[in-house]
Amino acid sequence: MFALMKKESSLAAEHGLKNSGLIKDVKKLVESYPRVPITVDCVIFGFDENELKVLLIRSDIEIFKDKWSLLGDFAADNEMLDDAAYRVLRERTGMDDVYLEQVKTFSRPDRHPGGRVLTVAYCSLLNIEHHQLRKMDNELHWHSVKKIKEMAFDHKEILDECYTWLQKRIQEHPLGFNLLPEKFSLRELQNLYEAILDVKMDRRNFRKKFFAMDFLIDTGEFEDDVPHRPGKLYQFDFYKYSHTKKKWNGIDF
Amino acid sequence: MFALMKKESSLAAEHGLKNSGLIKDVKKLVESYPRVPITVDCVIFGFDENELKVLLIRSDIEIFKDKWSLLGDFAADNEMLDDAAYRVLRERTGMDDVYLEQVKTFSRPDRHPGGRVLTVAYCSLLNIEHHQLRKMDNELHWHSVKKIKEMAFDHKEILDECYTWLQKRIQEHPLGFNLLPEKFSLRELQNLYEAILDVKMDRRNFRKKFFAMDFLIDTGEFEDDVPHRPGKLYQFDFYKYSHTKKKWNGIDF
DNA sequence: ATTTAAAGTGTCGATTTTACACAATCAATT
DNA sequence: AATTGATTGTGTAAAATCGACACTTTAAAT
Repeated sequence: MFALMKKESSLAAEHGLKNSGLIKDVKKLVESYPRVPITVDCVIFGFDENELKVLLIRSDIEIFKDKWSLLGDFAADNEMLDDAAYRVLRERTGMDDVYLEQVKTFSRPDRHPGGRVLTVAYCSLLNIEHHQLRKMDNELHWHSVKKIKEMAFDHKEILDECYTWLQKRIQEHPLGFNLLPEKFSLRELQNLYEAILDVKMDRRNFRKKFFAMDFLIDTGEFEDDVPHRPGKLYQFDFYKYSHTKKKWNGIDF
Repeated sequence: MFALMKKESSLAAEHGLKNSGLIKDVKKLVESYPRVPITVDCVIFGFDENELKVLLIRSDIEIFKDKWSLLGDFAADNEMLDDAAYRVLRERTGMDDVYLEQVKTFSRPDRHPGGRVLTVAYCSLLNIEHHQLRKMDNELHWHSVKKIKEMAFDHKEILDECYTWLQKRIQEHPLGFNLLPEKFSLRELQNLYEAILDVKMDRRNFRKKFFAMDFLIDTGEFEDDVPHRPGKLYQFDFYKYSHTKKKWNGIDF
């Protein structure tokens, strides 16, 4: 009916790894596997001037000259991929304790001109003002997500996937706060959601929704740099949120 | 403020790959990366006897003797991971055109006793009756997802993640149909959702919801093997669903 | 004092969700 | 042929949620 190709077993058999049907020498088994270079790539989102931004570096590869690239690195020996992604983040932004989540693994054999390289894409959200961009490193820039067109490697595809992922994710969990300063007005929060989702929302309904979620702490403080009536400043109650047992089934806009 | 470790660039520099700041020899660059064995593991779900099942194979590795394992294989040279996962599916079930989606990459350095092996987990949904389990292969079995406790490697963790993923996913998209026969009654459909989500639902409201979605084709046929009033049989309109432009924002149970 | 710009606030109608009960149908049994 | 058992199929009303909508308040700038 269909051909059976019991690759693993037959390969193991060829190498004489099996004995009475069971593989004993697992090291030898693993040595028989093909090996592939692995990198992580971080899609680092920030929010500034009412736009969603992504942190990119000018590619240092000649054929991608003048193209922009995500921040990545190869995974070191015995390094967890999450750790590798955190390392890249720390190295590039000086920030720790940043929201970071694995999104997807990209494996097109021709995605890297130097040969097959797998990459695991991570999405990161940070407050663009907290981070310490290395001033001397003028190869590192924040770009408007909407405007960026061409990128090195398959990084545009990765960015697109992560952006779509973020749009969906932000409607299920209150992640947006990671992009804002510790204290923020509801207008800033709404601008953030409107920018990411590319929609206009009703101010009153937006407020109702977030107050109903009950994760906003009224700081009693107000904006002080606006040329009009200042808005109240709130903090997000990360503690309460993370201890909320009930499953989060969607914020729904 | 923080130490800069420009790994990629400095490594490239060491190897003399850079010239006037730009890397020319990308092949050499990639050769300088550490390499890791990659596998794919398929979490193949089926639905039978009102239970969600997963297809497992008895581990052929001695230290995991008597443990069950997901179906996987290493990724061949220049093979896309999606293709590798499809290959595993085909080899093990004889099925093609099966729902398959990448879920997550697992990278704990000690997850494989033979040394570091990355694995990319895929979730697959299929009709347990369509597939051609190789009769001779009595190492392959369907297990109740709820009941399985111990597994080889970190496969229990992978299964758990994929099950959680499925619970969420099935509430956003009508994927459940992939687990059912081509023609099914609404009771079967409801049993499926109740089993996967582990909840009880109201029959009338459940029907309303699915009819409102408007993806059910009335076949005009009826169940014929039940000892009571037979229910109507429906088909899922995969075509209409896939051509539905509007974003699917959640089925909501 | 006036102007400007945004903050803050509540209601009502529409829609969606939930809870809930009884008649119809078929097979199996007597 | 009649009865029983099990499940299908169907509608409505109350409750909750969503979405549209406008005016007053506040502070800074002029």
